[in-house]
Amino acid sequence: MRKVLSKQFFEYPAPHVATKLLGMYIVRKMNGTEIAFRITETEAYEGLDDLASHASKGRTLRTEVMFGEAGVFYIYLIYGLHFMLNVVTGKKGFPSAVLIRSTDAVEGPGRLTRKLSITKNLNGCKVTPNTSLWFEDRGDVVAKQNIIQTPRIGVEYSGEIWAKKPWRFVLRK
DNA sequence: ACGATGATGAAC
DNA sequence: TTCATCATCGTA
Repeated sequence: MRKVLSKQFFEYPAPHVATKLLGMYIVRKMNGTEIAFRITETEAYEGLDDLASHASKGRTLRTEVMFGEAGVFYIYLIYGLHFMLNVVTGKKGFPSAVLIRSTDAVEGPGRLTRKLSITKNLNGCKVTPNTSLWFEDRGDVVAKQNIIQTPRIGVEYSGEIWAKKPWRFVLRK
């Protein structure tokens, strides 16, 4: 079974989409060949109030895509070195996104984008095979008890409430 | 443990 | 226009 995830899949709150993406596959087509990795770790960033989210700064050139339609990539450079891959979720006008942190084959958000040659030029592009980067449901079943929830990584600065939100989701090995 | 390395947003 | 701050990684 190979079903390409369409826009509707992402039209839900980020924490929901983040859990549903576990066990799905990220597929990348590069110079003719496809590679697919099973997603094992995600994080949700949800709303203007979420001080860990870039969107808490409001609508800016950088955060604009987070306020747009679901099913669009939000990609940015962090620490001057690593590109982070996110997918916009939820309703238009409400800023939310899911960060893809790890897969079976490649762990770490920066390593993943390097491995898949993902850079800022995909920022704002739709999640579809036309973009050469998309997601597939390959029929893997994920039991709820195999999903571990923890606070998000690297957001200590965001204060008591937001730093502790259990919006990181990890698939047990 | 720490330095690399550049875009972003906020202050001056 | 300058400055501190980063949703990290590799080497030590």
